[in-house]
Amino acid sequence: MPTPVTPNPARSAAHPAPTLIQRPPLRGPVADELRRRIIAGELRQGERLFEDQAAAELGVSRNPVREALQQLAHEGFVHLAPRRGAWVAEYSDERARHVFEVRGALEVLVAGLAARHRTPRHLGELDEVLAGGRDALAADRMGELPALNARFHALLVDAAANPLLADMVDGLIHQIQWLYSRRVRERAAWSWEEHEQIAAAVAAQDVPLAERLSREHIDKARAGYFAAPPAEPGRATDPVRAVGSEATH
Amino acid sequence: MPTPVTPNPARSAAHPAPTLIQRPPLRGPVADELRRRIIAGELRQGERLFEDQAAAELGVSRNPVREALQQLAHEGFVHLAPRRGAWVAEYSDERARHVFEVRGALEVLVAGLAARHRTPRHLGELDEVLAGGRDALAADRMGELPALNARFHALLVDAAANPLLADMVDGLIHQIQWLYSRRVRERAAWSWEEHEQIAAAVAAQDVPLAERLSREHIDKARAGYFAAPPAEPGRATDPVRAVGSEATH
DNA sequence: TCCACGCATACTGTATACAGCAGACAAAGG
DNA sequence: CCTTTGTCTGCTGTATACAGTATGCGTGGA
Repeated sequence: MPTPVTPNPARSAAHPAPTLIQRPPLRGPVADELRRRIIAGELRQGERLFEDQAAAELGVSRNPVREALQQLAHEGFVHLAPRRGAWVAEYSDERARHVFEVRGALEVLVAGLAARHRTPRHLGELDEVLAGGRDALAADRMGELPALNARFHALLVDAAANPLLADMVDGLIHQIQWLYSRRVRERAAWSWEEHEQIAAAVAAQDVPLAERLSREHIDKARAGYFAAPPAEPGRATDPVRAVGSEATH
Repeated sequence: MPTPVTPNPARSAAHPAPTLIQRPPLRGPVADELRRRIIAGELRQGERLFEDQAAAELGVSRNPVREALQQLAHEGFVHLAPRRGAWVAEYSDERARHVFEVRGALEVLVAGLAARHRTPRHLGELDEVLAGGRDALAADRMGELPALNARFHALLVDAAANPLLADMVDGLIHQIQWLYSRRVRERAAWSWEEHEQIAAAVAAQDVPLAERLSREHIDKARAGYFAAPPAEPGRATDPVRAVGSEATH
């Protein structure tokens, strides 16, 4: 059994598990691992998923796997057919369009709410991230941008102060990671200036401007996606960098 | 065991279940029933939910109940704490604000996409629904309006031609039903004219107008919600009419 | 009287067992 | 040769069994 999700005893003999450890239900780690494999291209679109096979492979029983599959189906990574089983979902340009449409609407909302509700703490952290991005750009350390990108957008979501919205955006981010993982990515550099402008609008609490800039930001990301050549089918363009990279533009 | 979800043999002896019956997984009916009880106020906010108790009551085992609870948690009806159990979620004005914020963004998107992608078939059905609404209003048969309301909004979602968006709106509708079920409802009549206007914009493929009208429509619904006096805590204002009524404004 | 600790209980999380549907293959009939 | 039907296998859906953790209460001490 390769890749056991959690060595089931979960705590080494030494300490009697100070209640703080709070081992999370296996469905979480299992879903994370399956999602990772799908995004990384280790599981290809259309590929059949068997409950007991995955269970054996991850060293758990079928129950957590079933629950994880249902979550992944809700997130759009997996297709479930009652009494027939589970498949890795098929991505397509049409599906990408749908994702970008919804994400556009939600990100505009995020920007507007962030402009309304941001606190000094958010502004401080935004400044930090933006400075980090400027430095990375100046020093040509492009490898740091994806993580900073993610932090920037996560900060806005946090500032928006709407947990329901946060959940939805979160679910979409995974899917966009998946989509981007099979396209060439090249927006990292010139999208940073857009972040600076959005942050300024948020700081100024200029709601319409923040919404407009966010809309344009997403529109450009979408355009970049559809302009990029598709990667090898079934394999991430670059298994190491691709996962969790440009997804958060 | 009151209210068995499905008498487990699922088919009476007579016919050998012509494959068309396609008995759906129990998690679906179970989730529907629990959701219904929550919306109807039979299960009160903050009330503890026990897996085996629900299982016994519905005549199924714990597994389908677990899966249903996870789905309901995702929909926002239930709060899950690992190893501690499930509670009926607590609604609050803050939560209502969050729901309306997200729904606003999504409905505006729906209206815009519907204006872009609507087909003659959609226009025909919209006309039907609108005519039905006019008739009901003229004849003072207000009881028919909620269903027509729901059909109207469902039609727009269908015309928007984005399954991902459809899923999200669907999830929100349940929650809004819940919210509305404990407020006095009185928007049925005068909101119908807004529907006519939105439909006209959709028919004319005037995207900005459809979006603007939709935004105003939702804003008024929200204002109406917060202006209305809260109902008895833990009980729907009117168990019969409340469920599935104004929710789709 | 109040607090701390330990025990008991009841519930969740996980594993396993069982039943039934669905697809595949093979054999028989047209 | 093609179609149809029967059987067989493998998987899902559901039920049940087991283990471990969280809470409540009781008891002991300060």
